[in-house]
Amino acid sequence: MGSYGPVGLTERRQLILKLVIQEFVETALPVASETLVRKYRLGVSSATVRNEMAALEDLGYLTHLHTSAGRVPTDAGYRFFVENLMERTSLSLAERRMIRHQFYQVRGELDQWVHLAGAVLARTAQNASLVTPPRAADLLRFRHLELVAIHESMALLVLVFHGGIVKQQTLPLESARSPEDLRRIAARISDALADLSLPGIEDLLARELKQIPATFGEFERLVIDQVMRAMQSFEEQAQEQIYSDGLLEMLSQPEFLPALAREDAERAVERTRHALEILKSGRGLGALIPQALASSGVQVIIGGENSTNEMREYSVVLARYGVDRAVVGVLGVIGPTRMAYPRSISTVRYISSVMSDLLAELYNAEGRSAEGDVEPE
Amino acid sequence: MGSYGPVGLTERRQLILKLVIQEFVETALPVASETLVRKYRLGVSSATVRNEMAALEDLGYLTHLHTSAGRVPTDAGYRFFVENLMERTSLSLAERRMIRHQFYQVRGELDQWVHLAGAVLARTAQNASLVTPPRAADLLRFRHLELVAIHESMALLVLVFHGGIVKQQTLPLESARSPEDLRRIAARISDALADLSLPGIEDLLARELKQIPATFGEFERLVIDQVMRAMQSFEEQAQEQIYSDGLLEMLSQPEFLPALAREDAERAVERTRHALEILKSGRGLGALIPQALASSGVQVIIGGENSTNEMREYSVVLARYGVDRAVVGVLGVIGPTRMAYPRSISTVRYISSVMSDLLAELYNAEGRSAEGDVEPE
DNA sequence: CTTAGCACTCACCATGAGAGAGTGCTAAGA
DNA sequence: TCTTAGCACTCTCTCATGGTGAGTGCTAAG
Repeated sequence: MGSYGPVGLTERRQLILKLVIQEFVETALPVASETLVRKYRLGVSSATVRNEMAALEDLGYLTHLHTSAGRVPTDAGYRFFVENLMERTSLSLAERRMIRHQFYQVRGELDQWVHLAGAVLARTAQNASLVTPPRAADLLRFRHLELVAIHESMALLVLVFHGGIVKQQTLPLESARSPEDLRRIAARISDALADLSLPGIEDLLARELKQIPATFGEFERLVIDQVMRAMQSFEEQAQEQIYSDGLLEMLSQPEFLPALAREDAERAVERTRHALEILKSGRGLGALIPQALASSGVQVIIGGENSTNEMREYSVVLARYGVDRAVVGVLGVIGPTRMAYPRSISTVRYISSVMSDLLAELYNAEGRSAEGDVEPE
Repeated sequence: MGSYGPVGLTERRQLILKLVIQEFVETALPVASETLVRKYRLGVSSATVRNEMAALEDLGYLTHLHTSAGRVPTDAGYRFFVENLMERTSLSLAERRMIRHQFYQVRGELDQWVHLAGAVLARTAQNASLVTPPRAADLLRFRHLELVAIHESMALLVLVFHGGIVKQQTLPLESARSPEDLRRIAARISDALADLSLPGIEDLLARELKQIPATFGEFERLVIDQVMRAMQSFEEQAQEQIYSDGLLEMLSQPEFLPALAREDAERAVERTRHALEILKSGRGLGALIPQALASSGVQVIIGGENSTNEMREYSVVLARYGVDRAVVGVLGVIGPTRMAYPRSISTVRYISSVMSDLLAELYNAEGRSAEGDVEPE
């Protein structure tokens, strides 16, 4: 017998598995033994390759749809590929430059970052992307508020939290107040609540209730109420908020184009609807976020490894981004299991590092992102 | 000859055209003469109906795809229907209540309105929706700014314009500044620029240049620069920014489901891609916005009436919303020409009135929306 | 262990027949 | 002059059929 690889697969079988996957990822067509021999000059006959393929099938790494069709990787096959066979690549310098440049152009507008990340991920990986806005790593902590008059009976409440998170809300004024008045109120509340988390504010209010000469007037209490409600809803929404883009890119994959895949066209339509529903509702995606937040590095979830059955045909490549112990978010790529994993992974890794840098800069000068492509400049 | 309708069509022909359209809108299937007679107890034979249909076809209101297929309305047919045949309906009280309630729940968060309007439009009209954020009716006019420290070397610049339009941006600080310092600077700039439009600010700066003892320091100039840039980009982006939702609802229409429409499934896929591209890129939609802004009331653009060929198969129902001479936006429904026009129109009309009321409230107490369903409460 | 050879399987495609839906026309009736 | 029964005609849709080609699985020889 020949030499065995790290997990009991001969070198040759590993090579063949790798080639099958590469070929299938590229063409989306089941790959035939003959094709491999011809295209990669394997130096053995197609019969030999067929035997090896049969063995790989017994091991669970390949299948075919019917007897006389070429081979297709299984989820386990992809998993083995990602773990052992894949070459770790990086985006080209030109691509990285371009991406950085795009982020540079919107450096002032924090809420644009999420959109941009989604768009760039999608275009670079040619699949759908998903990005959660940065949220406080542990509990959201209040920093500062400002009251800005919009007109006589309406003010804008701007809330700034640690980590550069900003929320704004309109606030009706039952009686007209001068700008100085608003400013003074804002300053007082800001001082009182500074650096507190939601439970901290609740404590404060509880104590305040016992004082006879109340620290806060009626209006102040109203504002604080709004602050608490905003923090509450932010904590609640944080998990569910998933921005997604690149639907069009994903739908350009042959899986969704009946002309290329020799399948029933109805399947393609159904799949399209299905993909849309997943991306819109976030069902099946939500569960991935906490998991990704908890672990560092790029995570790959392949097909049936997903917790929900809905995602059986999709793979997800995820990474956390942000500043440890401050603000963090998740971004990633989603697409059919037949995905260019090396490229998706390096894209996700790189964009995560860019976002992390940006946030670090915003949050404060210290603390660079945990991981990221080293970028010679 | 029988009595003639307003435009030279006998009553009966008008009735038949109306029924054909209603039937086709409901079933998405070409309608046969026999079907009409049976379903609507017309009291004449199918042959008579066939003759009338042939006449309507000569007049350009109907077609068929091939000799032995039922009739289908043309764009002109829909146009005549919308103009003369359709009964003007309103949303039910229950629906209106529900919609108002939903808006009430996000009353504080201005940026949610656009999203909510998109979602409600889509769900109510069962088609895709499009909404532009409110923009200043003429030139954007500055009202107020605020500088909020995020940390030592970073501030948040909050810009408030007339009409409750708010923009925010981060601003790096080259040297640390105290909150009081920032506040003073913000107040000075706010006073100086109050109520000015972009050209007004430019004038001001030009005058300022001639003064030897400069009014503004270096940092102030930087901030003003940011303000101008923000106003500039806002004016530029305003036309292009189209939020859209309800893709899924639209794709539930039989046009996109090969199983129901007895058509080649490939068509459905192509159409889906096409719809996606239109909604994502806004190509073909952008041209409609200025037009809708210029006119009042609900506008209906049917199929080939669209300026771009891309939109040949879609109809758009649009209305302006907002407070006249202050802030205005556009919202509407887009879907296949086979659309429930009465429902789409009343939905668009109603939501436009709700949004107008909300904006009026925000902008100032005076001035209700130009049009809107009268709502007994 | 490799490989040539070959039978076998299965999707794919074109063809054709049959059914059904619906129209257009004609001629008779009101 | 309008209506309508009757019927031929058209076109789509569906199903069955057979041929083709790609690709495998197996066997037996090297």
